[in-house]
Amino acid sequence: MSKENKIVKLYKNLRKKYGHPQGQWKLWCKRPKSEKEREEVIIGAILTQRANWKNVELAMNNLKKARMNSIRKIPADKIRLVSCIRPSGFYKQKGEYLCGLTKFISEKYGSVREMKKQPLPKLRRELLGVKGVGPETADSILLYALDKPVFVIDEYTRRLLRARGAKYEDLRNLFEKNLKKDYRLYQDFHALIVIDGKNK
DNA sequence: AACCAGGAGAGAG
DNA sequence: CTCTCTCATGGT
Repeated sequence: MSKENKIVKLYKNLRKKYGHPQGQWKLWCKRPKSEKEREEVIIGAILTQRANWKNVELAMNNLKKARMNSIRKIPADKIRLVSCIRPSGFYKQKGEYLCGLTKFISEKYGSVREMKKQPLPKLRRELLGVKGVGPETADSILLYALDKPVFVIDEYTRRLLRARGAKYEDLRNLFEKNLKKDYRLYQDFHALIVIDGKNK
């Protein structure tokens, strides 16, 4: 059996088992997204780093109540920002990361809408240069906020493939090489992998 | 009550 | 390049 069949088959099995991604994924897999929703996904990508999703929701709700759930408002009041995101853990670090990332987007592109027009490789390179944005976070932003066809690799993907030691880029290539270059497929597939991982 | 959740940076070897 | 340590809260 070729590897292509294996990856595609995996998707079909997960799809049969879980259907369309639900719960927390309703926003992340939503198509199309509004500008505001894209901004929330970008903020969420930082907040979910090594954090329980429940705690991320608490942090996000605090941001909404404070009306700070936007790229423009995040860097405006760092003290308030940090107190809002406290439930997601690592709050001082994440506060810095969020300010740096949102400033980068505002200063470089002005809006997510403009940023989205840029080519994928360029955006990926730039995002990886932002402090606090590693491969998984960069790719989550590219895929879920900017509709770019990049496959996100995380701990669940490694567990599922039993490839704990494998390099990030190697796994990413494995998926991208064997799938149609379609961000909608990548969004749903990755979401299903996480859903399945949590299910165990 | 210990253990862990969708990472990333910094430092050491 | 490959470990190892650190950052921190809330849920089970």
